[in-house]
Amino acid sequence: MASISPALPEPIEQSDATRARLIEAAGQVFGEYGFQSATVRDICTRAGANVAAVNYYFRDKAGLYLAVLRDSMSAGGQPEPRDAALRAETPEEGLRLMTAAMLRRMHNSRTGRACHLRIMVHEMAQPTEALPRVVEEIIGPNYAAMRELLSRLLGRPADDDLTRMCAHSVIGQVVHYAHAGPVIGLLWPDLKMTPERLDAIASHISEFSLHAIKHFKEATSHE
Amino acid sequence: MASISPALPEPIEQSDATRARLIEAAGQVFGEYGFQSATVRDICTRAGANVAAVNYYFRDKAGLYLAVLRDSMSAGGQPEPRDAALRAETPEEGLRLMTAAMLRRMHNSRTGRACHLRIMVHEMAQPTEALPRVVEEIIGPNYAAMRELLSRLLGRPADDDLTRMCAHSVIGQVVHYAHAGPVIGLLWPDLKMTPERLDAIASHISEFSLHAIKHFKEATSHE
DNA sequence: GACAGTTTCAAACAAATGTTTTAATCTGTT
DNA sequence: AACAGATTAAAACATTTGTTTGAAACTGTC
Repeated sequence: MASISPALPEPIEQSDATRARLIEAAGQVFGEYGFQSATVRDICTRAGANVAAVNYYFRDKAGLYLAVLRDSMSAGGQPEPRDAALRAETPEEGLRLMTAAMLRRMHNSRTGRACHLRIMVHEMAQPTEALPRVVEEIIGPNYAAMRELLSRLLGRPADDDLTRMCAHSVIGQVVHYAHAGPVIGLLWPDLKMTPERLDAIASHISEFSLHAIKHFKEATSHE
Repeated sequence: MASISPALPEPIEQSDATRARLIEAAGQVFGEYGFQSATVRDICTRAGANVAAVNYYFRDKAGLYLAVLRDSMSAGGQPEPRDAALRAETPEEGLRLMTAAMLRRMHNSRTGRACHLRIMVHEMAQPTEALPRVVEEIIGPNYAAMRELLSRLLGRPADDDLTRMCAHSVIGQVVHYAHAGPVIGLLWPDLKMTPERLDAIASHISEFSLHAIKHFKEATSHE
């Protein structure tokens, strides 16, 4: 079985058409099937390339997977959710903006990022050797930014256990809609992830969380 | 590629030793690798059985998968989280008990249920044809019970959008610790899921949620 | 046009995978 | 002990899968 090499390849600046098509197609297939069950032949069929092209451009299947992740991590255009926090004048506003950005990011299929979310869902179910790097480069900084916001809201250090648990409470609400997508579809058939509904959910999560956090802040003040 | 037949097999009352060992081993392997990537040979090696035994007892790999799910769903011993709600004298208490039961269930490895949680994580990433049945028999009733509790707390119908979003906010916090286990381990290295820590997290989720819900209830009263 | 390097391709390769087949062995009943 | 049905096992089978190989085709430079 294919395994992941330990190092992410250096980004290559050239723009080969076949290479790009392979990365695009692989993003979709890895998003649908996860690394293990995705097949090189399916990817190449979608990319309109020969199966040997994967080895030519990426050395092996694992190299292609890492290239997809690398591409995903370095993609411009859409800012990171943590950037939203920087634009806010208050931590409450920061939390609202960040929550909305996270949720939108997870459901935004127009920029093709939805398939990368599905790759992450598969990565949770079946971690590859690339996970620590993804955590370090994407998940970790957003998590830290969330904890920083909560630290200011709670009046506690960012690595305090309560701050961390609150961070996971907020993040858990957001990622739940993405991770449990197939189940939620069955539990709540009327739910359509329109932009309006996304905004409503983001708003709900923010309010839910801010009021809970307000309570913890007040409880701390009374200690 | 193997695919899932549409119907769950009827539970068989006989207790064949080989059959039982296969179900046990398959639960582990499907939990580690998901349906697609789990191999019949790995399962049979762990069960101390010949590869043809899968076809003999379960017709095919998919039949074994369904038998594992069926076994999981009919397993006695541990009550459903929704049963906890029935023991409560107030809906607040019900929410606390149910939240704790859900969290414990997802992390309780002594009864072997942790592997079934991992099967569910894989099922989220890569739904099989068995998912609707699992939702109908396990996830759905617990979801309905949660919504019933929240309905009473919020003073709104159980299928109201706000009630549903609150239900997902609570459930999202709980399942997040299980689904994102590998990532959380990297983000929060000091976190050890001891029974004490589980109780602390359950308590946190309950309080976080109850205070948020209290706000929504009060906001409704002022309308 | 010649040449070198790059890209693409089809076939071959080796291994893995779920399933089928056949026969030996086991078990329970008479 | 004979018999029938159940269980187990190894080999075979057919297909799938990622990778390798060697050559054809392409591209850019002189």
